[in-house]
Amino acid sequence: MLTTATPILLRKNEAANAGSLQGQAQHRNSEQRAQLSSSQQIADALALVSDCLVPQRLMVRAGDVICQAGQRFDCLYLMNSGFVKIISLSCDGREQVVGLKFRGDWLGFDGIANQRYSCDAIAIDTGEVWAIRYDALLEASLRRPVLLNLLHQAMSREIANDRDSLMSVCTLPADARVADFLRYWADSLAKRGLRTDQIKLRMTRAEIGNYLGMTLETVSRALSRLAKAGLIEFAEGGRRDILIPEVDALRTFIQGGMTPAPALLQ
Amino acid sequence: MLTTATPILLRKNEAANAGSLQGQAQHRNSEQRAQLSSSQQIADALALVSDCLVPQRLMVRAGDVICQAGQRFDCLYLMNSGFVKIISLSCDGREQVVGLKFRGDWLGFDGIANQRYSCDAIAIDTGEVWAIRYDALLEASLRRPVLLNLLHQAMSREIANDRDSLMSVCTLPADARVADFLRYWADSLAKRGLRTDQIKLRMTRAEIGNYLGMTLETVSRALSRLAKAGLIEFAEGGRRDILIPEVDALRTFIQGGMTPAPALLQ
DNA sequence: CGACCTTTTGATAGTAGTCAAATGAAGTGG
DNA sequence: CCACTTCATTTGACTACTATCAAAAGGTCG
Repeated sequence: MLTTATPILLRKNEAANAGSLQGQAQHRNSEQRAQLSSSQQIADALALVSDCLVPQRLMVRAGDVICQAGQRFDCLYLMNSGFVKIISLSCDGREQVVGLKFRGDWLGFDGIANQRYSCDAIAIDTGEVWAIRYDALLEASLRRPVLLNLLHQAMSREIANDRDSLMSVCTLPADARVADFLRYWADSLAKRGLRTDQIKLRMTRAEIGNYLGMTLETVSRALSRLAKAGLIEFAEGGRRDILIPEVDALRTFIQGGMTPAPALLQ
Repeated sequence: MLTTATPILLRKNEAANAGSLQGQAQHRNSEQRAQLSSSQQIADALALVSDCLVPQRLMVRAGDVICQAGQRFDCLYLMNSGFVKIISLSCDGREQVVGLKFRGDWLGFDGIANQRYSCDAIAIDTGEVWAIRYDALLEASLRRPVLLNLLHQAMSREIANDRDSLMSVCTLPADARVADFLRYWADSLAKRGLRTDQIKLRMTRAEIGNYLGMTLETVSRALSRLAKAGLIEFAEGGRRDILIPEVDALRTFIQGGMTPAPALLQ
């Protein structure tokens, strides 16, 4: 399967059409099937870890601190259910939501390098998180290479994800950034086989704004504008539940930055 | 060394003083010694990889493409020297510098998850990069756990680094963001035992601005203001070389956001 | 030298931040 | 059960930071 081609360096201006499109297009064929399979992959990964490692199962409620910056690194955590926010604290006191985690995601990779966690991981909903001793995981990985693969893929995904966040913050105006946040949340649910037409935000406007690099007022206004444009609707219950009639409309809005698909009223 | 404490979950509002300070303070003791040791660690890591794996050594010049988004993932790359920028391309064409890499850093982690790289890595100066087949690395890691550790630490550092970038972009105003960029560059050089009083920017204002989420004009103005405040100086040669009289002054500026230490002229 | 790119700086516009007030939601205790 | 406190959210008015547009100066390389 792996070609044995030696790495070939592309000199400046030779990079023209070397396959950069193949990788991007693979997702869009059968959305349903892709979701099912990624949901299944997550389930398989959890089952594998559960079998090989007997992780300690922790029930968490909103607000619980799963691991804390500065704390000694012993365990990685694998989410079986629930939602978690990752918070980074700079030495001069700035606080920043730097990530959101869902079922199948791992927590605590940042602790490997310095033997201390560098972020807080805080549950924003009830759920179950599995604690896995890193040394035990390493040991098991030597016997079961598939485990090691799992671990590396999770770390790789996290790196790619963080870059997407940075791109979003750096390139999109406020409204599109909020739209992209909702899209990301909906996609994350979809990958895990959950409903995406209605999503319950587990974060305050202030937390969302912090994550997206804007103020809570700007988040509120952006949501109001998205609602006025028909891209989202607020559930009758409260403004914390958001309906997304069609995620693709959000996507085109993020890309275009323009008014919704057909220039609606106003 | 490792305590065998089972993970203890902190319930909401119980997290008060659970060691979150210990981790932050460890860096500041003897700066010289820390730099030497981290420089030595990098050298050791390179030597270890070189011994275990016989990597293919690639000479690169500014502009060379080391790996490209969409390309099949075979190799990780370890930088022996030079400087590299990482560029992410969104499906709708936005282009974003999402990282900078120095000696001892690895490239290509983002490719593990999907078997394709998701970013371009482009040299911005001459240097030497080692290509290491991922399958060979995995195999060697099973025999030499210290190699596996090296790999995991590198990935962990990258994750922590990306979060710092996000925090900087989200929480700092433009001038401080540029200052933080210079500080980061200087720190990166210092960790590798290189001179930090004068640094040669290998990126245009446009690239820096893209990386920091601002326009090239804003970068230029920020640099001018930093120079006027005495926090940096331009080398007589050209405005591409920047002198940093004292990095700590930059640090306090980033934290305070205020005018330089003593309220100077103007 | 001349074409081209990068950088600087100014003038102006626009987006997002700040301040403030009002409404809404949720929980506490009388 | 309702009054009362508290926190989250919305919206408006105004400010300020950064983007945009434009022109000129500085560098680089054939």
